[in-house]
Amino acid sequence: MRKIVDIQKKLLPDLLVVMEKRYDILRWLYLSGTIGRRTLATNLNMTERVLRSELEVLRAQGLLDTAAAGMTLSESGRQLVEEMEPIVKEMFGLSDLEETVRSAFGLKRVIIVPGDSDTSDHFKMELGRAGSRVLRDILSPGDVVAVMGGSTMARMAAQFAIPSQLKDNWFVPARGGLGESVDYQANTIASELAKRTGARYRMLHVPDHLSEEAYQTIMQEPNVREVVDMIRSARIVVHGIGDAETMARRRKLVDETKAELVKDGALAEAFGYYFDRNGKVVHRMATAGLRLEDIEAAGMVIGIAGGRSKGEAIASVMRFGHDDILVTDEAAAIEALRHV
Amino acid sequence: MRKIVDIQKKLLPDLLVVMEKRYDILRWLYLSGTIGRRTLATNLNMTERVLRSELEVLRAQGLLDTAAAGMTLSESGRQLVEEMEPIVKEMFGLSDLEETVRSAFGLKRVIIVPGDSDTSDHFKMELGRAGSRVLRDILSPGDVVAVMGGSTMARMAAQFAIPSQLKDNWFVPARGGLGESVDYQANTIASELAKRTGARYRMLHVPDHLSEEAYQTIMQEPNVREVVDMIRSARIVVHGIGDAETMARRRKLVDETKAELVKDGALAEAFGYYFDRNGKVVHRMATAGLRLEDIEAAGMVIGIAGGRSKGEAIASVMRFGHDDILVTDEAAAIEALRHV
DNA sequence: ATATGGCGGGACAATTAATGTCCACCTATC
DNA sequence: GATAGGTGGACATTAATTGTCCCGCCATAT
Repeated sequence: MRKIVDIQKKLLPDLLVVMEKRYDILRWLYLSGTIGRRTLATNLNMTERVLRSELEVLRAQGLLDTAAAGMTLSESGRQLVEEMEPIVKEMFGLSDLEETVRSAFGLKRVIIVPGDSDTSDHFKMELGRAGSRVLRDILSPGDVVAVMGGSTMARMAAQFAIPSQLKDNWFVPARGGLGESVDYQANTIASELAKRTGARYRMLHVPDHLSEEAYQTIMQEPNVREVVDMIRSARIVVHGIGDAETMARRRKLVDETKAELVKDGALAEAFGYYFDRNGKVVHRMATAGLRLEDIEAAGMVIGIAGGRSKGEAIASVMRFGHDDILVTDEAAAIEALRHV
Repeated sequence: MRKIVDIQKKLLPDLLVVMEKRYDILRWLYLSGTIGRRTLATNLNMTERVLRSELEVLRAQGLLDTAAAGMTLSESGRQLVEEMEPIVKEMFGLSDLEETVRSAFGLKRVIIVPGDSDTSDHFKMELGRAGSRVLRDILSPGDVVAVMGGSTMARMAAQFAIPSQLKDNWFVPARGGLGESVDYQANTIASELAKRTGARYRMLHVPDHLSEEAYQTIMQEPNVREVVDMIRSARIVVHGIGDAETMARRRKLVDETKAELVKDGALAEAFGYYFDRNGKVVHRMATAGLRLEDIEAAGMVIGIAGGRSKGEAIASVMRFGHDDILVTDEAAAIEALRHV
């Protein structure tokens, strides 16, 4: 059954909202017994006319009976509601979890995909797809998007698909180069996104970690300066979330710094910063890329991460409090809630 | 899985066509490899713009990739098509059978519901619902509808549901009263339909079987005459189909007539007439209701009958050749095809 | 090397559908 | 018999869909 639901989600994403709308109507009728059109419209937060069109469909299907005193579910309508319960749960079941997570961390929006990214690549792909959909939906003409690196971000970029070309958007890497695989570089991801959408991109050919001296020198370069200015003015920031230890290893931090991080209780990494369990930044450094103040100033910060093992790190970064949207999976969401 | 499909058919009847459309597109792409928009539009019999809107959705879902040489299914699109095969079969699987029956009997349209009416009342209900839907769809303002009696017709009437009131339609009984339960009288059914739709109706208070003498007398009555004229001018005729023996018993025909029917090879009954295996009328009589010539002249004749046991009778009446639409069930359809 | 046919994507007027809003009239209930 | 709340009809306004053309691009055949 799950399969058919998944297929429909892919094939008819625009129609799922209709389904939900109709189900809501039936469900309300199921609970209210007889009720009038206007009352129903108020309760369901619809305008009268829209509700009416839906009611006409439902009536034509013989799911509801109309009398002068109001409308009632017909026998087959009642039956349908009862049979639908588990299916709706399957289809929209994560919405409850989404709402719980959203309010727990005070976010604007939470998207949860089914599964656990730790267990299968399939779920990682789905996470990427979900992330790309979110980004697509909030993208407005003229937006500059700063993207971080990482495998999740790379998958997001690979799954990005839009109905029509973007013309006046920019994708920029949020930070400089890291000693990692080229596929996971922020630079690579920015260019991939731009290529897939017809948007433009800039690259930041600068190492992420700089001495203060080198930083000052390189910022003198006009073309670096220009890109950095654009990065810092990004309206949208998209980033992954890692656990501190893994990231420290990947970044090839010296043992000394690692020990310091452990001492400070660093748990999570995001935007190149390390966070402790309370979402406090425990390690920061000079960077040519996005600084914390730019993140705070950005209009829309989107975090993407999944897998049970990342739950705690996600909770930590969310407590930092500057994310607007979180895209995660079921397992990570549940785990994150344990660390609120 | 069948359940979820059934539910969707009830809840989202208008959206199934969209689903089919999108599946067709994907399937064609699947088979063609790379293909252009215009070529695709021609093949699928869609206009370019409509196809394009759908393609945009599919592309946004990451189901297809676009290049300068044309469009191709993406990996996940390919996967989707393969996974959908059985589901589509489930959803639209009877369409093939419908087409086979349609062309076998030279009908305008055939609707087949799943199941076998002989085995469960549930399927009889579904048959009625399907019939009522067909009638609703072909009903135009001003139409006069002549309905026959019978249990199938009664169920059809009971399931009739429309989005908005009919104002200038008439429902009339196709024939006079039979010695049967009042619920199954044509009169009852016509009035039920009218009540459910806000349309008007007339009754024919005349026994179905009349001596020539009585016939002449009663037709002198102006109000009978008026109703009969309306009946005979009906644009739409809806009728059930029975097997000859059962109907002869119900009609309380004298043994002599029964024997004659057997001798003539009467197999099926419809519109009050008896048909042999070749669809030839083997028994006719004076009636105040619809005569054969009226049926031949009617714009739209709809037959509704289901159940394996009725298969042969259905085939016989269809060979008579004046039906336009047949509404039946899976079992009856298969059986009917064996007697083409 | 070059011509050409078919490609996707952009644009836009015309048409069709959806929507908000009012009102007439009906029916239970107090 | 008044009243509140119901349905169904009507319609101007707004939004979406649709048919149609055209442009520049690329792959292929010449």
